[in-house]
Amino acid sequence: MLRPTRQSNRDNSAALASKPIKTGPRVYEEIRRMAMDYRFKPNERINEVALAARLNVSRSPIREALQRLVTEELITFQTNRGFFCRGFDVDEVVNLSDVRAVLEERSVRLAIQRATHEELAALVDWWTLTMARADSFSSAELTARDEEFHIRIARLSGNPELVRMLEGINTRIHFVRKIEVEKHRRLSTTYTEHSEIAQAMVARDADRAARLMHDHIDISVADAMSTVREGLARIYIDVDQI
Amino acid sequence: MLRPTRQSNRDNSAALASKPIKTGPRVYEEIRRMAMDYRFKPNERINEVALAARLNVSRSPIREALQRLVTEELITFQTNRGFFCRGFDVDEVVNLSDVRAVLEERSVRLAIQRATHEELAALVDWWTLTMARADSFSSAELTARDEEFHIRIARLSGNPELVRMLEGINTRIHFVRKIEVEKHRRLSTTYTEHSEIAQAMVARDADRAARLMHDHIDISVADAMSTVREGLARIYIDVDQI
DNA sequence: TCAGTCCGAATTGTCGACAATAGAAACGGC
DNA sequence: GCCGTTTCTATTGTCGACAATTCGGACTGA
Repeated sequence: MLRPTRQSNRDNSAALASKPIKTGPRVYEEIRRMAMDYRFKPNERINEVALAARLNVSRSPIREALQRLVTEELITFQTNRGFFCRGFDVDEVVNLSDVRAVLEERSVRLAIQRATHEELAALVDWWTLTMARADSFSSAELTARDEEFHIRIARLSGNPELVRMLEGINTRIHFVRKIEVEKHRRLSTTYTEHSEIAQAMVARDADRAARLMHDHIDISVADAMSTVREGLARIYIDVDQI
Repeated sequence: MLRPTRQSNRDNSAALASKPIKTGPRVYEEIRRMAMDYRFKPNERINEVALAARLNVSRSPIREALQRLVTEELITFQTNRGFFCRGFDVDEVVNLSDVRAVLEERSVRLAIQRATHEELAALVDWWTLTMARADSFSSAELTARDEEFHIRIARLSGNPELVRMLEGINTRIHFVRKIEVEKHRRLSTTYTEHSEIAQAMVARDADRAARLMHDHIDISVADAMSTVREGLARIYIDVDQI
């Protein structure tokens, strides 16, 4: 019997996924998303053939994507044993927050040095607008806005490496951050901190802005523990994944 | 004609490379090293089949390794066009140094907070010993010691993420750092700065240690430019690669 | 001379096949 | 009944093949 041509295969997957993106990048993005959201259980072994079947591709693009995610610390790898989901523990969250605080402080200071008044004013306006619409956003959307706020500042720093590293951290703490956002929401805590930071930046008050930023990011170990605890519950309770 | 069995292939490569490591990791390490040392010319397109032939493996492990190096920023990738060597420019060096300075300051401060007296004393001793033997080291070895000094401090910080990020930066600036080491050597500049830093750490003088560290890392744009210039010359003159 | 177009060669993207390895299950001795 | 083997099965590591795409150069018509 003739093996099916490749083209027909392609059409199949396209019909199912309904995404016109080249499979390579698509697969990477998809797995990345799964890892970010802990769709794999912590430390769970990832079966390549199963994943390949799920995404309608062969193992090659899967493995390439996974390897890439390994250096992003979203996935773990052991020779001859395969790929595993990263763990999920408090220490990591705390350590990343510490690094993040330092990097974001630097971002703020550089941005104050280098950004124009218009750019900083635009930041304030954008966040004000975002806050006004906050209620209409889903938690996911709000989390994205939160991340964007920080990344915008990093961009204004003029140092792409700063942006890159913070983005790396963001993808790793995305899950806990989303939980934090929802916590805030439940408590009706408003995001005034972001506004204060942005305003201090417009006023070119570097020390104040840096301090605000630091306090904003710095989380107590207790808070981190409680958030991680909720995260674990969520990971192991939500079984609504096919 | 029968295609050669896989086993024979393996034996072949093993005989040539004389390394008993599993090919996957080996290939990764090898390419990584090449990228670190700019054995690929900046922005040069990397031919997968050629590289595969060179390392006596098929394209699969090559591509996996390359993908991994992409997220390490040692390699660039464009869909359907393949992999490229990263560029080599001053801005990147300057930006990385800026980030590095911040992270290393944090490392120093945390290490002073958390390391024991014995650990810090050991750091001083180790560097003193290293300095005593400095003349017997090759530039490569000396560069490795330099990197190790900083990584040791990061380890003492107790924050593995700090270590990881600094290691990432180190691999990217390895090439320029080696040139700097050689410059220092030509000028007979001794590495007293490291000793001073370590001593300040033993004395638990956080501010002084942090300031010393910052000044040690912070390079002027002019210096960076001159180093990059020399690096470029070296990349394009040394043709001693098969 | 130059821009555009077309063709052929080179290169990448993905696949299925199979060997090597790890993991699990059956087995047997104690 | 339990622990150490042995066998069998599931999974990973690597390969060669081939389609899809890009690249470079020849050709053409101004």
